[in-house]
Amino acid sequence: MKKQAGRATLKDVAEAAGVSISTVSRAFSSPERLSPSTVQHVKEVAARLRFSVNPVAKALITGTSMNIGLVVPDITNPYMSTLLKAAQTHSRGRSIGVFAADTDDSARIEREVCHQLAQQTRGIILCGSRMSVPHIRELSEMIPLVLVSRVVEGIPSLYTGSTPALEELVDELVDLGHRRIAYLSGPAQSWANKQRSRAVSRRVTARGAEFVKLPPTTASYGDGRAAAGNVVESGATAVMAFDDVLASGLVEGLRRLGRLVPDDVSVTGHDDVLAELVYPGITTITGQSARVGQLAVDWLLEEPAAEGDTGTTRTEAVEGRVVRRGSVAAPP
Amino acid sequence: MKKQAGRATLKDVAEAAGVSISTVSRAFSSPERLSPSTVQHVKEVAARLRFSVNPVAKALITGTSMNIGLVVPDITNPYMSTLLKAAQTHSRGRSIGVFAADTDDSARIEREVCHQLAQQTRGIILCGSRMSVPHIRELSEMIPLVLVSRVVEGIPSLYTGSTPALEELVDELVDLGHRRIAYLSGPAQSWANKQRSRAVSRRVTARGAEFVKLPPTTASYGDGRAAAGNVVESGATAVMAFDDVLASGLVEGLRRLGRLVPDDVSVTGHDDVLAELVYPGITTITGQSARVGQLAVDWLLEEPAAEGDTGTTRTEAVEGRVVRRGSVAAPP
DNA sequence: AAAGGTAGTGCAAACGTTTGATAATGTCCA
DNA sequence: TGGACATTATCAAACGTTTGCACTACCTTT
Repeated sequence: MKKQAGRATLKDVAEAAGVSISTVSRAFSSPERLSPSTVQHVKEVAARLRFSVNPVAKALITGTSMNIGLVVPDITNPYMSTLLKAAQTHSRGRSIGVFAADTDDSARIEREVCHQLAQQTRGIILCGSRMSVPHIRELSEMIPLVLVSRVVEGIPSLYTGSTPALEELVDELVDLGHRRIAYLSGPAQSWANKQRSRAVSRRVTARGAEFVKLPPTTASYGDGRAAAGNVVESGATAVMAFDDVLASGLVEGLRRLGRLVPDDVSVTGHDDVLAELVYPGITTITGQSARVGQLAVDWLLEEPAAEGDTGTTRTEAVEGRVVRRGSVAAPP
Repeated sequence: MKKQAGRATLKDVAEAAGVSISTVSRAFSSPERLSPSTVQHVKEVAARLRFSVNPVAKALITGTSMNIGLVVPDITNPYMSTLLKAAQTHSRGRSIGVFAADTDDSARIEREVCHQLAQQTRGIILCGSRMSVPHIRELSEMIPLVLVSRVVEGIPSLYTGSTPALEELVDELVDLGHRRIAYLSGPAQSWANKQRSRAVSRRVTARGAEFVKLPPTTASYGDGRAAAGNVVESGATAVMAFDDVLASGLVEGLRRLGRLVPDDVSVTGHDDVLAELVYPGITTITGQSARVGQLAVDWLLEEPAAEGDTGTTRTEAVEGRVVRRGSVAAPP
């Protein structure tokens, strides 16, 4: 916002059109209360003056802005950038602006950023939050929230449900003959990571195979590559990674150690981003980031309607499907 | 912004502290004009009431907000998401918020979005703008602008200068024996695309080799893969792609046609994103997106200082360097 | 022809700040 | 003791909207 010499205000338009300020305001906000001729006249003058209502003044008086916040641990992750794109595009259609914030995987930054956003947005979409439950609760007292990839009782939550798909994958591996299956963990504080780890662990042991949990990472390509050593050492013949970024890195890391995927070790990912780009293509689970992003926006904007606190809060899993590519085979 | 029952205002703090509204305001904005004891007292009360200044009221009165806009053609492109991350992180350090907008490669959407942002931000970083020069000029009358990956006379512009690096690459290819070199175009309206195309074309012909220009694409992975047919048909033994995303797709497309990189055809990219992730690693040019993002924020926030219109507008190229990986070899 | 509606418009307060002008305290010196 | 001068705090206007209420015409009813 420049101290712009000439940006037309309601007052300018009112004077030019020979009507009162309120009339101009109404011509835009509730034209049905004005005579059609007045509306037309005012709008013409307004167009001539290139007038458009000042969103910050409007926000101040109405107490609600046309912006939402989207906070993510790492915008560089294709899952997140796809989600952002969908959320933003969807919001634009409803003339809503999107504040994007990257927390760099830090709960502290996340908290700061959310408080800052709370004062100038109508709601926040919190993706893969690393914050403690009390902190999330506290925040939700101040501002409508929609959680993505995390579930907190009493707060609308949205995530990709992948337990069935993960089990399907485990079964496939076991059936192929794998007796020792590893899970390559993502960020330690990630709710989704815990879910996936648990789903895999259970199914693997249920099927009578051996489960190995590989230590937490930051879900970056580099960490995936670096994990190759651990994988080899673990003796696992198949590794299911937290996500595709990690899986891609792992494939490259294994290659450098002279291990080929899928001949020497099978690898699976999650989210279906990147999985197609690398070679061999990685068998993965669709993350539906675009759909999730769009849904999150809808929920956030509808939420006030559910003000009645019917006691039922929405929690929904967008189910992921297995996508088979070339990274899975029988053990050597 | 909820119609929150209790969000403390200056007035509340003033009453609780037994001072006037202005005093509370000054305790935060210009504490040196108050006695130290008053400041301390006010701040204590404010903290107790969880007060923090309402940014929208502040923006209204001061006529300048603490937010900037960042608009990009496609946030999904790793170059852009890295840039966004850097810009956002850097802004946070200066307590500035970032509006992110994805224009989906459309000049029309870009224009709409910019006008909307102009009213609630202090400036806009316009990346890879597809808008016409007059439209950009018009916009820059309304709001401070910093252009990225595009140069318009009179407006601060920032881009990765890659002509020398591209020439280096061309030389390398020619020296390896390539006699027919193709350039795989990016988006038709992209300024950067024109620059790169021209640089390559000139150098290739200057070195006595044949130049082939492959038709525009959207710089997506799919388009890169689809371009493989054209490449084979063109008879080129080396192709320099607009960016890494395109290059990665091309490598995969060629593989599907039974052509191997680099044995059958050499491929280069641009930006050094993704280039490391695929196999074989792609020889590319660093895009320095993080540095560019950070610099853009600095320029935008400093710009008012240059209000004096000294006639010199800043235009700077962050020079890209060649990064050699495995995608280049002698022709078959 | 008086009473009652209704449609169209204007007035003025309010939103939560900032900030220039102004008043209320002292303190110091003659 | 009385002024001059800092120092510190308050007043009130302003930013650009929205919106409840009041007002003016004019049109129906009876």
